[in-house]
Amino acid sequence: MTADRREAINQYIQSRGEVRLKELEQRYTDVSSMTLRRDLEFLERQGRIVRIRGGAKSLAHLSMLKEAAYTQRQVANTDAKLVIADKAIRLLSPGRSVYIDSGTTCMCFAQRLPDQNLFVLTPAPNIALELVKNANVKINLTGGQLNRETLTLSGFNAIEYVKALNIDLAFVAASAFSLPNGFTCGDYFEAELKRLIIRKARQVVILMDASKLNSNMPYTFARLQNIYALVSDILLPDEYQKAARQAHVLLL
Amino acid sequence: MTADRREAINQYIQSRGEVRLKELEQRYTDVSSMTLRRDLEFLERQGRIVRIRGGAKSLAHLSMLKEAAYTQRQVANTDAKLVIADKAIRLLSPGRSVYIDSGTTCMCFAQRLPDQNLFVLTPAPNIALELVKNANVKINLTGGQLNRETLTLSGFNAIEYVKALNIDLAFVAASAFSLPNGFTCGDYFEAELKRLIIRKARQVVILMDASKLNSNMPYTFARLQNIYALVSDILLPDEYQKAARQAHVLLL
DNA sequence: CAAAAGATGTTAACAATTAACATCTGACAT
DNA sequence: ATGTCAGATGTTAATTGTTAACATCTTTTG
Repeated sequence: MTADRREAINQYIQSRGEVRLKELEQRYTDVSSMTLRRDLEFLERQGRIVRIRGGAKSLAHLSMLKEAAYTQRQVANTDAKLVIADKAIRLLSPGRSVYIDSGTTCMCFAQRLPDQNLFVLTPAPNIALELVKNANVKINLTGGQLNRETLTLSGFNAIEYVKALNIDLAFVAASAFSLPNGFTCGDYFEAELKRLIIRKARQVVILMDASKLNSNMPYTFARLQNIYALVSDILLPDEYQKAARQAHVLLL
Repeated sequence: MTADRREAINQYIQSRGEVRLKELEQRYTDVSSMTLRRDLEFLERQGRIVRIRGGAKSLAHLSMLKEAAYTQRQVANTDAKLVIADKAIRLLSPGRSVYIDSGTTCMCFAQRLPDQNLFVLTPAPNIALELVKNANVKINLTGGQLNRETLTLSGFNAIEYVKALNIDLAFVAASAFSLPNGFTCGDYFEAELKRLIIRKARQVVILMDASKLNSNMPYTFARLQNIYALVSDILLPDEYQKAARQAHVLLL
């Protein structure tokens, strides 16, 4: 069916960010390349992708790049972030009240979020906008002052809002982790918010790719014993596994 | 100078949304098309544009399209909104504390906002992200629940935040205006927020294109006598002008 | 001032896109 | 069942845009 194929192609582009016509030709040997071109043309008219020479790109992916350009940050380790996001998704269930932190890892997570009945609180306006496409998700932003580096809201208003809400499950990103200092980040106000979230949430899940291991940032916001699960892209080295076991932390 | 040309090309693309190589060739007759290609390549590497066959597109423009696609809304009356935005910009001065409402008119306004020392409060996450590029603007979001139709935050947290801040100048969008009912909008919570803003702000400026005249939405949030100025794309019909004069409203 | 790095121009080979037309397929009315 | 129609698909040639490689010019830097 035409519509199905187009949907599948769109999915593929959204998840990979980009596709070459060659790839599609290999994937869909039963239709001609002209048909695939027409599919891309169709999706472009829908405003879901942009065609580039030799293929097409996802708009969502492009806006992530745009943010990266603004914040002078590159989207590093995309594969790792996808792995983490997919593992973390499994911890969800419908009807929950969840907190989704800011950062590119959490953005990946948000993009993968199934469209089920959820209450979401986030301090990241870009993540909030990403979630608009999930019709069943109630989206709440903390409010506060926007840090243009991290695209994160923080400050007294954020704090007040979090205090007033109940969170089942908090997905929190960490900029760095080491055994002596625990989970750390680089902004005082963001650390303050994270600490509050971690105190208030029933279960805390840290999302962190392995490149953050054994490094430190100025502000500690959590230790192993404060969290429920730690989701990473690879199996952690032995010493970390041991520490996690001692602290009864689920490793994913 | 190379950098200047590239900057100019980028500006051009950002303002028009898209450019053909042909256009650039006509505009820059003193350099070869290969150089212009390389300029586009450069800008693409910076993540500011995407190259498409025969030219390039602005990322910012693409994300607007994306939003439009999500919200099923078309960006109508773009020209009118640009006229309004440019008129409204003149009311600004550095150091002010301003409120910028949600909606496409306000988005245009935000895109045109000069990069000067300003404190901005907005209930629109997309506008907040747009302002990230203005390094001198302090961006504050109200927080609250996100309405996925209007991309507007509202609710108790938004209200609390606004109560706590002082606003010099509020730029408020109106969905409809009629003499009997005044300025109206379609969402109860958004009307509530607008009313509060209008009470608290020192000066209130309504941004509204002429297509909204003589129509009504369920919730009235202001009357002519509550506002300082009304910015529209064209000269209003006589009866409105007369009413505005009586209420001492500046018409722009 | 010379060397190096960067920007620009020219060309030819290459690759992707378009347009036009032919063909197929499924839905629908008869 | 059959004819008809619209939309989807396939094929090809002509067009157009892109890349790569190299030569030349300009600017920066030691």
